[in-house]
Amino acid sequence: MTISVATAPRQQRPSANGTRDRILDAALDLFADRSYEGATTREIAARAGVTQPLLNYHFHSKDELWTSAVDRLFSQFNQALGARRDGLHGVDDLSIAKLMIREFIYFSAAHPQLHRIITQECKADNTRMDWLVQTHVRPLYDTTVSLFSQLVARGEVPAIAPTNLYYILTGAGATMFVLAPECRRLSGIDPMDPRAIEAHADAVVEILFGPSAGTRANRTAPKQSRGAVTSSAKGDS
Amino acid sequence: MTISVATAPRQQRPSANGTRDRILDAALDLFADRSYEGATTREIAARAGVTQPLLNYHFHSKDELWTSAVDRLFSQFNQALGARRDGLHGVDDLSIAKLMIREFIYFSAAHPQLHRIITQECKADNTRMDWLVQTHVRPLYDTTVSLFSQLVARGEVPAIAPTNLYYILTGAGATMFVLAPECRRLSGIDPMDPRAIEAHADAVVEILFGPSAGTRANRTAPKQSRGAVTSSAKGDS
DNA sequence: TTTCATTCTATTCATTTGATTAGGTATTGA
DNA sequence: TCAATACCTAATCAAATGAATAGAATGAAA
Repeated sequence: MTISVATAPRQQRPSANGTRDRILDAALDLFADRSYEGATTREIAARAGVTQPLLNYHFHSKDELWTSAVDRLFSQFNQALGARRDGLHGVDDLSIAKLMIREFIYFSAAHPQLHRIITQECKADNTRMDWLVQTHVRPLYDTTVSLFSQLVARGEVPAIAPTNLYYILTGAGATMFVLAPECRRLSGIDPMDPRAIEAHADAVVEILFGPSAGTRANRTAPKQSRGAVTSSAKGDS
Repeated sequence: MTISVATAPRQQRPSANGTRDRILDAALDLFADRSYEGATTREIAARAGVTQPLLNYHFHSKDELWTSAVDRLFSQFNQALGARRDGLHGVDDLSIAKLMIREFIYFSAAHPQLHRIITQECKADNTRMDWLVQTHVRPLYDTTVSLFSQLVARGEVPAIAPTNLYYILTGAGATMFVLAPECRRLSGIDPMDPRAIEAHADAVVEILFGPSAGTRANRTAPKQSRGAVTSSAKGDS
């Protein structure tokens, strides 16, 4: 009824979107590499190609910048898992579990920052960790535990407590990518190579579900979710 | 200077040894928790109960303090592995592998700093990581790969490439303890509880070597290597 | 005792850090 | 056109950080 006196907030400039995302990209990389305290706002700004005060313009503080970057990362992760799950109808739980594990491994390879950031914030008396666990990790854990509990109950997976299974799965799946620089030096293998990712997914699934479980029959093409997920990068005519 | 009579260098004061080790303890904890850049020398000093300039007296720089703390940690780790291995004569390789894995898990539970520090330093263009890999991780990796290659060749372990096996093993074994604060909140389980440690060792061994491989038959009493192992990494004479 | 190296603290310094301020530019809507 | 607003930079601040300096306390050796 009331006439639109409340003029809609002025549109964001097109350039701003790109900048915001570049800042979030740089922030996520540096937070994951150097930890929250170790990553300086100046270095983040430099990597994003902007000046340091701009970070405090788009985000009120370093803390909010961290939160925004982590939010976006988990959003991408849940989107990847959800997209995979949506493509499955009438598939048995065992196959679903295998495919979800593979999707987790693909994402961990493309975005090792996820596991790195969890690890770095995982220390006593850390408010960022409280937020991280409650907001993002908890639902993931609950879903995983619920799925595996059913499989264990049916004997399709070794009878191991769900929590142990959760950390065995996440640790086995993500560690090689989290420690990619080390892996390259130790073995000469580049874990980020698509074939190496596929081989690792095979290995983890085979170890968890027994031999011949990790063969190509259960594979799915890694979704190549590497690059910018954001709808930015619209062609600037 | 003249012949200097080679008077044996004056003995260290008794109190100094204790102080040095307290500093190393505090440094290791804080480096593992907050990363190299995030851990401040003042906070380390405070936790050790000394003033900050004392760190630069015992160690020339923050970097040398980090190196000394990591050196001592790996020395303790190798000592634990070696002590376990020395107690085994005429034992088959498969059993040795299981016991070494258990020892790794026990140590990871008592000293999650080891995996945490490796993870934190694992980033491109990092001289600390170069030193860490070459000095401490490389021999560990080579030994592990060599042992597992034999087991795989004999079909006693799933046919998985050694590098993948290495990261599956370390990730599955250490992650729950590295993420202990998270685990406590998610599951209510305290991973540092001795029974929880034992259960996790059982789980990892069972997953790697098949069912009934992780039963009590293959267990060894966790060496309770919690406290100060230090015959402290020999002060440079 | 005296000597003297070892151990430790108080003070200080030059940088770096996150954040703020003031100002400048450009796009939008009327 | 012309204000209003979104976007971005230069300059700066107070607090912190690693390191250096000077010097006190301690105890072993002469």
